[in-house]
Amino acid sequence: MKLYNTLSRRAEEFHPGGDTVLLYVCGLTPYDEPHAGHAMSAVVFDVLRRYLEFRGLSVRHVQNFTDIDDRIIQRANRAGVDTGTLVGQYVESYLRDLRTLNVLPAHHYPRVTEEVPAIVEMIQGLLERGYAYGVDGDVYYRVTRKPDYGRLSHRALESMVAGARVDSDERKEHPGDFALWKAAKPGEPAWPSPWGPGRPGWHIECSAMALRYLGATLDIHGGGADLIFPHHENEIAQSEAYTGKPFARWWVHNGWMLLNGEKMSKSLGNTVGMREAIERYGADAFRLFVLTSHYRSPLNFTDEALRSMRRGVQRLASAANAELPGRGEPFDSEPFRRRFIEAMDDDLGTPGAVAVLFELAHAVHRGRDAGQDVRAAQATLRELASVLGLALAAEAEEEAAADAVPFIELLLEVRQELRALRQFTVADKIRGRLSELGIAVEDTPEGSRWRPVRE
RNA sequence: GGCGACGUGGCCAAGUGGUUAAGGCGGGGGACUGCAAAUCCCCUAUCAGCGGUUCGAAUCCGCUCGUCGCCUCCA
Repeated sequence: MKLYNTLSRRAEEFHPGGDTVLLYVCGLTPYDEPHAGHAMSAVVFDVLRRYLEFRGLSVRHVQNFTDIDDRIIQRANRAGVDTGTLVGQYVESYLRDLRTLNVLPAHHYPRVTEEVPAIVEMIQGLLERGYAYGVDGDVYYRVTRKPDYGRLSHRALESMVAGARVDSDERKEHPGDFALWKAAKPGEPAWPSPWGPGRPGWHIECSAMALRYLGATLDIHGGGADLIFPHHENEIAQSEAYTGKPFARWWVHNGWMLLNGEKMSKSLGNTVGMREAIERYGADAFRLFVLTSHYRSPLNFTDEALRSMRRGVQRLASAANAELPGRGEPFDSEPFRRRFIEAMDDDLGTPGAVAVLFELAHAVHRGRDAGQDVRAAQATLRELASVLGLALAAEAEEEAAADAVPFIELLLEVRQELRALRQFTVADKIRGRLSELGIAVEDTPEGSRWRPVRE
């Protein structure tokens, strides 16, 4: 398959370096509830992983949590709890939401605070090799030491300095130098180190954890497009300075999520909670929303868009789950599978793949009407949908409050008798009232069916 | 100021040199139905504007207008 590489700014034919695809994805800093943008990123890399596995590759997936930083300390102080408590709460919330979203769990979720010795060791090595220097208990990376600094974000060191809007710390040799280790201020959580008590800087953790859990050279390093600079640029610098080997063969970045046309981010205060988004529209609808546009494009979160996805999911689910008799000529769904693969092979072309799913759903309905045996096509539809992580569950029993199911069925039974007696006014009233309560009733030749409808 | 992305039907969104310009949602008409719903059939775009390259451009180049992002914490 072809996969776009931020390093070369081109889609390149992807082959892992070894038997297993080594995938490292930058996770989040759990200082607040995760939002829909985090969910988007999770879905994108989940689909990448699922597709690689579908194509017969095994994948080792690591995603970190940056569980110590200024914002975490700030929030914890404000809330009057220790940082571990605060972090634990948001990590748990995020992992729970990932499960709801049907995101496959990573093989490891390392956390900075549990990797401090490995980080210290790495910083030590960088100091020894002359890539870092200490000042008053801080340690900085020396960006001028390696000539290729800036090759991921495609910018020259000089231009960064020229455009810098931040007051440069006078103690740094170069304004672009960044902290590997930060000396502890009074009252801050701190770990011992050869340079005194402190904590790791923002970028070093990923380098250390990637090295420890996946090795010196990753196949794919992923994250949001905003991480390209400075985070990923700095990771490359540190890692390659330390190991002398290429850090990642592919750099894959997902586009931003916008809310009503503006970047969704906590600092702008325009976020939609991950949980809220999933609960309001459903996991499948959210995933479909993400996958209907290309992963590198910005994605605009609007109520209208999400609602339309919810309808689309119903369409796919109805085709995938309809109980059909196995009679007639078998319908050949292989061309759909080929087109699905063709789309996905082209830099994870999920929009095209989704289109194939809808066409296959359509073909299932058509084939049924034409008296064909479409059960194999339904199986293909479910299989390909699952590559995109779409559950297409027969939601009826699952989602409605379990307690209500017997009553719904009782009402439908009564209604059926009324219809047999041609008491349509009352029968329609039952259907109408159930609809208002979020239960859609469909009469078919085989009897009445119902399903919950989100509002 | 530097770097980058984008502008396709009512909405969302593919396509990046030659196909009838995917697909979804919505809308209109029809079939089915007691009526609906679901489903099926039909209809619903010339690609921001201008100029250029080419036998041929939504697709390449230039300019204009507009939107967004990165350069600072951020998936």
